[in-house]
This record gives sequence, structure tokens and C-alpha cells, in this order.
Amino acid sequence: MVRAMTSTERFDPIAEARRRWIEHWGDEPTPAMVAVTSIMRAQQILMGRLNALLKPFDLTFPRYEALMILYLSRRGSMPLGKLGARLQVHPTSVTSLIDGLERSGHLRRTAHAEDRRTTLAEITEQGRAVAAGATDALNRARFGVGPLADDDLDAIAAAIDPLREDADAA
Amino acid sequence: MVRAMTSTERFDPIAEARRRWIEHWGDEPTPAMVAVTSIMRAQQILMGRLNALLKPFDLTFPRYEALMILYLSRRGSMPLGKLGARLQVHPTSVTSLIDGLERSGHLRRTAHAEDRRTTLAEITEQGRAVAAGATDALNRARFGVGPLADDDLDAIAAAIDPLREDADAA
DNA sequence: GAAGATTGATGAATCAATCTTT
DNA sequence: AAAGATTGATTCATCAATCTTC
Repeated sequence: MVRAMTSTERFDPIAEARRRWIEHWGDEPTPAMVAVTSIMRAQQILMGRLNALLKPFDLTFPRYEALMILYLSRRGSMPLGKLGARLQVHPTSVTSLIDGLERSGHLRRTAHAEDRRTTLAEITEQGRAVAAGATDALNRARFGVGPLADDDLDAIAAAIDPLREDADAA
Repeated sequence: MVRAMTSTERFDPIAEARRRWIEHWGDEPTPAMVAVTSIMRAQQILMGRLNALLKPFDLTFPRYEALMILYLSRRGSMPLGKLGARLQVHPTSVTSLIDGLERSGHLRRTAHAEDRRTTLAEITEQGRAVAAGATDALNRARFGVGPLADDDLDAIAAAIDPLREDADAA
């Protein structure tokens, strides 16, 4: 869908960049470059909105994601390494996320029964309440996607899926 | 398109999360949540690939974006504030990006002729060479989008566009 | 007072190096 | 040696506070 231009349209940095790109390279920016720019910008916009929505719950979006994995887990606890695998982030990031969630009282660190190398993250009752409340708030706000229709959202997720597969395979 | 399962399929964290979500909420995850998760993951994958591609040029992707704005600008120089507006980041981030690019010799800070509050970032000849070479490398690698077809890329960009408009309007 | 840029703080991501435990 | 987690360093994002200049 192409949006109509209005007479009060302000300067569009992306249109300007495209014009100059063509001046230099004599061709349109590639679909890959345009899509990557769009995804980066969308992430930036969404992260800002999600963090604002989660502020009342003493959460950021990355911490919300970590907390939800625990909330939805069978035992309500999980080794930090396994949590990192689910989130697809490095061990250092897990340590940092769990530090923040533990400071907020949403979870606690626990010792593993058999393997003393392993640390478990265990969601607290407060953490469960916060996870449920935050999820309700995010769903009511449609996760910050604003004007996008469900059909467009499904299309985005479906189109991106092969990229995830590609990354997981590597 | 639905991918076929194979007998060697490994545990799928996202499928598992969905199963447990339904256990708790009795309904499918919303299209908004699924799309947001997809966009966040896509950004994470792409940023990693782009930074790897740009490493030989002593660039990160955010620095590449900043350098390209200068490269494609009429004068090859621009006030830091204007650069921040183009990149849609806060003044602090501009300072940090320009610091890095200046250390690498890709640009230099210059005084504004009339307004002594203003600092200009001016691309160097080395910066121009690096910008051109990095752009060629990224185009050859299709900006890291791997298996995604041009049609899918166009669809993603088009579907995301209203979100950008929405954010710019606010 | 407002505009432009900077410094200092925090959060999140990475990597390299380290430490304990297996 | 390998696995699990942590600390320290760097980059990029935000916000709050500051400083100079308009």
C-alpha cells in the first residue's frame, strides 16, 4: 500500500538518501539494503515503545523476555546456560539480565542439585505476578505495533522466518 | 510456507514457548507478539552479520550508516545535530559514533563558520574510499539477508513502512 | 531561555580472559 | 580438556545534567 503525499510533508531523510545513492551508483538501492534498513528502524521504534510500556513493571523488554521463558517453563526454573540458548544471547548477557531481574526480586539464583557448576534462575511469586501483568499490558497495547494490521504482522513474521532458519542452521 | 519436519529436528524453543503460552492463556500468541519477536530476532541476526562483514573496513554497522550519510551528502560535511536527526538517534549516540569514526580517520570534526555552537563532521578521502568499498562488500553479500528473495524483502519493507510513518508522526 | 554538543550514568549486546567444577 | 558462569573491555542505545554559545 502506497501512502499519499501531503502538502505539509516534511523532509524525508530516507528519500533524500535514495536520491543521492542513485546519483553515485546510478541505480536503485537494493531490496536487501532497503529491507535491512527497515528492520533496523522497526526494531529501534519497537524497543523504545516496549521499554516505555514495561517501565511500570520495573522491566525492560530483554528482561521481560527472560522472565517469560521462566514463567512459561515447566518448573519455573532453568539453568542460566539453557536460558541463554533460548534467548540466543551470549553467557555474558544472561548474567547481566539475571542480575537485573534478581535485583528487582523477580527471580532468585539457586544451586543445581547435581552439578555444582550450574546456576539455576528461579522465578519468584512476585515475578509470576509481574510477568502476567506485563503480558496483559503488552497485549492490550498490541506490543507497540500501532497501525499495522494482523495480516501485515503475519506477513512480516512469515517473510522473516527463513532468515531465522538460516541463522539457526549455521 | 510451512517447513517440513525432519526426524533429526532439534528442540524448537519458539514452538515450545507457544505450547506453554497456550497452556496458560488458552489461546494462540497474538500476531503482534509473534511479529515483534521476529523483528527483534532478525535485527539481532543481521547486526551480527553486518558487523562481521564490516570488520575488515574498521567499521560497525551504526558507524557505516553515519559514514554513508556524510558520503552521500552534498558537501561531505554536516552538523552533528543534523546527522543525529538523519540517523534518528540521540545526541549522545552521535558523539560516540563520530568519536569512533574520527579515531579511525574516516572523518574529522570541523568548526562551523557562523555558529560557534555547532560542530561539523567532515568525511575524509580515506573515509570516502572506505564507504565505497564497504558498500560494495555489503551489496555483494546482500546485506546478510541470506536466503530471503527480493520479493520477500520488498514485502517486509512495505509492511513495516506504516510503523515508521506512525513513529515519525508522533 | 533555548540550541548544540559533551560528560556521566545505566542497559544490553559482543568478545577475551578467568575461575570453578566436571 | 571441556562445561558453566563470571568479570573486564568495547560499542551503541537511552536519560539526566552540564557547558558554551546564540
